[in-house]
Amino acid sequence: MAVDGLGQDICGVSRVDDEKIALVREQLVSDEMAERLAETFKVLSDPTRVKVVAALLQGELCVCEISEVVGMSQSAVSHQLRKLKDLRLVKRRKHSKMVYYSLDDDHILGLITQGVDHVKEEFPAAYGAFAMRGLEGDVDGHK
Amino acid sequence: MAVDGLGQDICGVSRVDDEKIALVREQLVSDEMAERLAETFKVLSDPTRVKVVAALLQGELCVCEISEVVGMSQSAVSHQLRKLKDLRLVKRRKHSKMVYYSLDDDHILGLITQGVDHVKEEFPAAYGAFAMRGLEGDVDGHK
DNA sequence: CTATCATATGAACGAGTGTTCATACATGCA
DNA sequence: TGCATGTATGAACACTCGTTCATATGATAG
Repeated sequence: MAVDGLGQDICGVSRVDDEKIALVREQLVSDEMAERLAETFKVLSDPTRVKVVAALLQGELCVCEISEVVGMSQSAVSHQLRKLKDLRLVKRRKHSKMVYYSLDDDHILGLITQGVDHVKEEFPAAYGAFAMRGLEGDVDGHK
Repeated sequence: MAVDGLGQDICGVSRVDDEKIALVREQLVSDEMAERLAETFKVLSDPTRVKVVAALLQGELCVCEISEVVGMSQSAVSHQLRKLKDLRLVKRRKHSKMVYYSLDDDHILGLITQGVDHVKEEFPAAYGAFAMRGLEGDVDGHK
């Protein structure tokens, strides 16, 4: 709606602003990409799902193993796994009665690693068991 | 609650499972870290905030510029900036009446980049303007 | 076929989220 | 001092989310 309304006086700084605003907007993520990015981050915005993903970082697990590891009901885990699968964070493999889940691609590790690095910068105390897994700084490159 | 209940027969595979479960849980992120990670991702789980962050990727902007760029009310933008600031994704600098926001650390770029790479893998069409900013693959290291 | 086990799914409830609207705060200018 | 402007914030509303509970599906064993 305001996409074409670049002519208003805003911010006192105006005059020059119109051009700046237009330029920034030009280089901005598309609406679609912003939506997809938000969806991707949203699926990692729940402590339970973070734990599930973190558990799968150590390798393939079946549903009941996951529910044991993260301490949640099988139903809850199944619901969450569905969301993780819909966003392609995890993939499934069936073998007899069991369904084994694993991470879908290696960007997931990158996402978690970046997140961990960020968290560590504000809460150095919150390292947790992640320190043992060599997960720190191996993506960011400035170790 | 189920943290100590490692003795049950689960998954048919049991027997050996107890040990596996215990091992995975040992290496798992702490509850606190999972919470912090989820908080961090949650702040990026909204298209509006993604756009704000993406805009700030191009440099410092004041509130009214941001609200112009992303096409939202000043109030809404202010509310969202507060959340971004609480989670240390952005920082503020006051100059006269204006408040200028910018990204707080460079992990933010890393997070967005990883997210973009992941999205591109499932939706190659959703590139958007990001392709122009040299944002692809420069953190992941496997270009 | 029937019973059992692993997993999936739908309904429903409480908790949380993002926006708008109104208003407060703060700075600069007359 | 008073007004205009940029920013922040509280209340309220519609909407979404994660869990639980009950039940369904699908596969294996007897």
